Amino acid sequence: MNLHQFRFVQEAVRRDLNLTETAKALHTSQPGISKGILELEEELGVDIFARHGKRLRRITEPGQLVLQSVEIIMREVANLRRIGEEFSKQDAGTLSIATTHSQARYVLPEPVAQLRRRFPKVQLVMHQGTPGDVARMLADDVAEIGLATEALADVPGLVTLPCYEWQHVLVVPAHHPLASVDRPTLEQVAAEPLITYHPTFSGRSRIDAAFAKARIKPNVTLEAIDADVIKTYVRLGMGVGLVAEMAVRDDPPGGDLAWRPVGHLFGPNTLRVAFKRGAYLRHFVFAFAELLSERLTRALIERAMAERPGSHPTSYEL
Amino acid sequence: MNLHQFRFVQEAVRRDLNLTETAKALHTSQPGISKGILELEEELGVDIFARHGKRLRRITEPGQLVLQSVEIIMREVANLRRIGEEFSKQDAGTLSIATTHSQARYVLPEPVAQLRRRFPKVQLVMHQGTPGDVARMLADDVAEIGLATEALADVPGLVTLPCYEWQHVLVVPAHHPLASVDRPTLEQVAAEPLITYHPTFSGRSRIDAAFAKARIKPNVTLEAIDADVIKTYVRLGMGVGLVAEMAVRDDPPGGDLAWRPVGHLFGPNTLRVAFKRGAYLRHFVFAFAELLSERLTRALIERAMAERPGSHPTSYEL
DNA sequence: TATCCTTACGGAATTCGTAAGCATG
DNA sequence: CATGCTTACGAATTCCGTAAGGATA
Repeated sequence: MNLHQFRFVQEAVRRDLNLTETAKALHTSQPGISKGILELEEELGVDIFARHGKRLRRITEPGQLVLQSVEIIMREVANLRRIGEEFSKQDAGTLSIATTHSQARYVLPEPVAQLRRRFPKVQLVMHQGTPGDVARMLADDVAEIGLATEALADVPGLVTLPCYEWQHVLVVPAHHPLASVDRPTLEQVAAEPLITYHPTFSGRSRIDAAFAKARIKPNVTLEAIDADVIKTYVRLGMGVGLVAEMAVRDDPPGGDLAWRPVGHLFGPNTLRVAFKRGAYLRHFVFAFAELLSERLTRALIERAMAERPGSHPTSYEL
Repeated sequence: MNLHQFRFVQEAVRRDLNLTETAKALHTSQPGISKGILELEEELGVDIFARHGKRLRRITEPGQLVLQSVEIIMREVANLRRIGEEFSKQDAGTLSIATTHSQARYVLPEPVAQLRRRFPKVQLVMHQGTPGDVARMLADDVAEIGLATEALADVPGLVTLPCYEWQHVLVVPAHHPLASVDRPTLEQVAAEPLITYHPTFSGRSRIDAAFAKARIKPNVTLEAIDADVIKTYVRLGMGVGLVAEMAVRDDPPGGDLAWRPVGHLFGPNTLRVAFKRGAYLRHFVFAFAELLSERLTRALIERAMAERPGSHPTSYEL
């Protein structure tokens, strides 16, 4: 039994039981992977994978249990490295952030700049993706802290905390009739060609839900993954845009675009920060979280991380 | 980083930072231990142990954190082995029980016999010791299930459940005046030379507490760790005995000893069963627990094991 | 036939023991 | 000076790569 074998099993599962892929991912030879897994199975006296001839088909029942233990072990190995970093290199290390475009573009610049000022020796790495990608990057130890509006709250193995609430805004060309309507209605919005986020992003599900509930079928002309693209096409007159308020917060008024908050139509959205359960968080990770939102404190995060997996969030949700 | 190094660190801590002892315990050379720990410290970039010259003095602050992760890793490695046993050898394996003399002598024979009948291929190992020893054996993975009346409830890292309640009985020679007293008083008991358990055992603390509360100083002539010894000296007329009720339950009445329940003097005691938190329990471990007490079920134990460390026990206490 | 896992094999690196060195109490 | 950790070194083992073999879809 050794850590290499554990890593092989873990990565093989992540690569859909394809050992060739696993070998590439781990920068080693494929026979080595095969041998390692075989040896572990031999030592435990149990098949971790069910094989069809020479091909790996699925994870066996004991394999599931083995995998659980392996995941815990690899998590703690990652923690050991972080502990080493935390204490050896004072205020230095690498912080990997997983996030969506919206946050990376409109929310993170400020806290990131502050963190760089306070911890100049911390190397920041940003990973961009869908909210689902964010969750996966945390689970796979690719990122240490994740930020997204959706899909994080209910992922097992993650600890999430609310960061702040935001609402959608309707973006129209400056001289569009809707620019002068204070509280646009769903019907008014639906009458226009719509440009908004791709379904996997930034509260798009809220938009769909609101229209569905009112039994209105909006005419979505274009789906983008970021607000810059949406605004560009609104400028071109292709329709009206629905974006997160962060995307227009810093735009000067009186430009070629106007916007109206439409939280009353699509409800509030919550940006959440997420960590992998059981992760050892270095002090600059806490510091970064505190920079993200007034609502986040080290004590609060530590309490949330200690919470029992099954139990439901309590006070810190308020 | 490898599992050997983790084992070295763990064992070194258990052996009070004496690497020579550690090497003996792990059946390897002392320089090997030294090298392994040094390499791990080198790789993590952190001192786990603070040294005075060449002698290990204490655990450093990062060392504490490292130790926590190491303990989790070693626990999961133990679990992996158990998972292997569970699925490879059907209904076979080794079950280590840590317990006190009282339970081993009077309580376990019946459930052990039943377990042997149901799982003939399970090898049973019994480890006897004080309640404190029982707790330690669980923590050190020497035993998988522990039984004791005291000292288990508040040990961090252990999950305990109540098994059943018992009371003390007063044991006297058959023709002793107290043999015919229905509810002896503390004063009556204290008037005789007392023979009872050693302070670390079987509810002795309850006895001391009751006398202390009544401001009576009993005359304890002899302290034994088991009821057989106590009964032997009562027969010799050296005094009256206080033992757990289990110790006389199977004695035929009309012999040379008589006894009276004295729960009204010393209160009820609770026998508890304990497991190491996070341990993987094989099915015959659950089966054994269920044989121990009607109150224990697999579902109940699983719920208790999943409970958050900090939170206090709930329904299954009742 | 293309993909993919297992077995075979040999050079290189690692491991682990003994022996020696050196610091503490 | 007795105990106890670290360093040195060499034999044995393990590791890990390439090449070949065999099974599936």
